[in-house]
Amino acid sequence: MTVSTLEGAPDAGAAAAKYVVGAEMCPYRLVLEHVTSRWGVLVLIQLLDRPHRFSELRRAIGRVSEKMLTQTLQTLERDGLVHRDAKPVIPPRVDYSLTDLGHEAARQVRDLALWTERRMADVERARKAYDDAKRS
Amino acid sequence: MTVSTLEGAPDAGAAAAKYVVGAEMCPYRLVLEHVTSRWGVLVLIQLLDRPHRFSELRRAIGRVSEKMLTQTLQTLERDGLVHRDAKPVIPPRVDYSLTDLGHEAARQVRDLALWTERRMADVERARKAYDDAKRS
DNA sequence: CAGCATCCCCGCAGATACTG
DNA sequence: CAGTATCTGCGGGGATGCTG
Repeated sequence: MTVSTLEGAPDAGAAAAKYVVGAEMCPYRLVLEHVTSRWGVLVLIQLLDRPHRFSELRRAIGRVSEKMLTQTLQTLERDGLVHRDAKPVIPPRVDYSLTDLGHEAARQVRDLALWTERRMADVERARKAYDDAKRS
Repeated sequence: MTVSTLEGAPDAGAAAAKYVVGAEMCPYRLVLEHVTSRWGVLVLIQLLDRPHRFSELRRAIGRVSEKMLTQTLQTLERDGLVHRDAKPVIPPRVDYSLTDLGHEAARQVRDLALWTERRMADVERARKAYDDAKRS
């Protein structure tokens, strides 16, 4: 994994290094923060299941405030990850779904979430070892 | 992607839904937050390249304070993702590297970062469309 | 029902100073 | 060099109230 090759090359390390170097708000980082944000993760994973109405999302996720859910959805919509379909009926009905782009992101985020779940036992073992070592 | 199947089944949706439902601090979420945290992401990606000393990491990442870097490294070490090798010399020398577990996490995080980079053009197009639609 | 506006608090992150 | 300890601010995020 060298740093010399340019982006477009099969070596992923180059782009990753470039990504790190430009840490002072390269746009990538911003999108990544949206995608990996506290509520962004949960929204994406939930929408991977099926489209949801606003209140459905709220219930499904659980402890999210209206404000943060709205904010998260707007950010993800603006980034082109989530599609908002507001139907002109009374009472209002708004459906949220993943765009193709959002679907790609959501799958990766879900995979990461599933990974943490699979590896949780290892993590807890490591924590115990760490804490025991400290206590001594 | 149903919610009925149990974990262990090939269907990933079940575990993902379970993950979302238990949003009030299931341990997975906590690990995921460590891994996807502002500096956690950058540390993992950087260490994927090669082991780094503390000050090397600091320079490589750029605008990170000592405090946050220390904090991030301690959290990742406690979770068993990063290995800390403190050599008993003067002046002190501490090398940080990825554990096997950390390597798995780092690769996924890097892939996500690379994805955001590849898809950046789409995101910016979406943003422009969104902003234009709003302005009207 | 979906979402905006406002107020407010506490906790994370930065800055600074000091130590082994 | 690789950290700790302490102070401070400011903004993320919750709670509440109101609108189309």
